Amino acid sequence: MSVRVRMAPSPTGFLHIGNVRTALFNWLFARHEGGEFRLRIENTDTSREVAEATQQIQDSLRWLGLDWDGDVSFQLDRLADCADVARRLVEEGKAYEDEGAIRFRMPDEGVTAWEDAVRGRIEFPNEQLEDLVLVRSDGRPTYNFASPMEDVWDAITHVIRGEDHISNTPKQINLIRAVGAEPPSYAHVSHVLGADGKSLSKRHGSVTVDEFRHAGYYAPALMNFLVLLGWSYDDKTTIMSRDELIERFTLDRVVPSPATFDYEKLDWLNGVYLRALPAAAYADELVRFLREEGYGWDEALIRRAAPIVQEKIERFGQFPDFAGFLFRDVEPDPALLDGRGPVVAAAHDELERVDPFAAPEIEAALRGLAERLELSPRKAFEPIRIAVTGSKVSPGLFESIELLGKEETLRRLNAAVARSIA
RNA sequence: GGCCCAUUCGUCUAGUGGCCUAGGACACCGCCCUCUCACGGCGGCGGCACGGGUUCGAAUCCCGUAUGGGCCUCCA
Repeated sequence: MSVRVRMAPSPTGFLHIGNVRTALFNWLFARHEGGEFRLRIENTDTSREVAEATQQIQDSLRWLGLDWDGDVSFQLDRLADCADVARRLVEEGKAYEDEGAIRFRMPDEGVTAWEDAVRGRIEFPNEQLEDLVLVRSDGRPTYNFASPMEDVWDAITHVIRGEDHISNTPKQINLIRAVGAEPPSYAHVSHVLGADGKSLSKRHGSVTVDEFRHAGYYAPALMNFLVLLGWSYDDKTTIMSRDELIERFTLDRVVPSPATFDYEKLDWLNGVYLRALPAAAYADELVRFLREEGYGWDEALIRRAAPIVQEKIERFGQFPDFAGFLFRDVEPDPALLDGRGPVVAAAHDELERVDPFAAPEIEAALRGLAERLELSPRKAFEPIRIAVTGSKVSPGLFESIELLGKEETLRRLNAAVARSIA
């Protein structure tokens, strides 16, 4: 039988990164097995639904590259079916009315157990199981009724979800058996913890996919990072493409213990991905990012700047700070220029004569200048860098000056000389 | 409180009884490269939560303790 899994988020907020990782595991499992990955919105509770969230969930999954099969389904659409099942269970004596609600009778003795794909055998004493409310007194089915029923109707073969659902599982298994169906396989993955060691959730440390997008992370890198939170291929492989992940992902290599989200490592991994991008693709991604973030900067210049920042920044979000001097004027800190007026002035005179105004020629001129002034390149270039880029940290000086152009470079040099005196 | 889950370097992990004087990666520290910042190269620091068993032998199996997390909603 072909595999079918689902991601079933509630539309009560934006998709946070822990849920996204669960979605990723589902998706990888489905693609690895050649099965289906479905998206289902668990909107039993209309009052809390945030319409925007439904859209947001889909946008986030798509951005990350997680495509689902078939149409998105909504739990609300199966209200009538749930009511039918509940009625039948009452008729069969398996459920009963309780102050207007309908409760499912749990067995009193023995244990309910299952072989969890990531945790091994888990069993609950049945005496611990409370009779499950299927239908509220207002007639709406509860999540713990609707969700397993939908898994049955959708012929879900593997339920891969967060460990917070472990204690719901025995109830759902009993329910599913009561309606004459066979429970799916279960895999309960651990939570993702924030830097404070607490589970990431909507209420706590919530980080949405959107935030990563706006911070300039590259989706394939984020995917690679996320899968490593609780899964590994072997003892030394870190970088894996989407296709490699699909080929290699198996549930038996998912670890049961919770993982802490580490931004340092994400940043490093993102940098690895960005550096590995072909120049043209890097420029495309950079332009797209800046446009999305509302920067109206000249595209041709962005593309020319791309190669000089590619090795230097690990997130596109760092570009405005790092290379913004190419697109807007700078205001160097006079304190950094103190006493360096003469060097900057000399650089101005030197660069005025450079032709063609290209990096190699600029470099030769500036190095010659440093030599004549008997300054180390490091010493000589610092004030020039500050004058031209407004910062002590920048892309390569010579390339930066070339991109800025002769006229603007000379103007900034002059302005800096004036500042250093003031 | 009850039930359930988890516990290897600061972090992510490899490890399924001998290959482990525990391997890799990020971070950190040092050196090299160098126009700054990065990149890259080399080296270093650092861990099996604790206590009992089982076994010729335990990070690996069992029990207990501790710690962390989850659930105990007519929330999802």
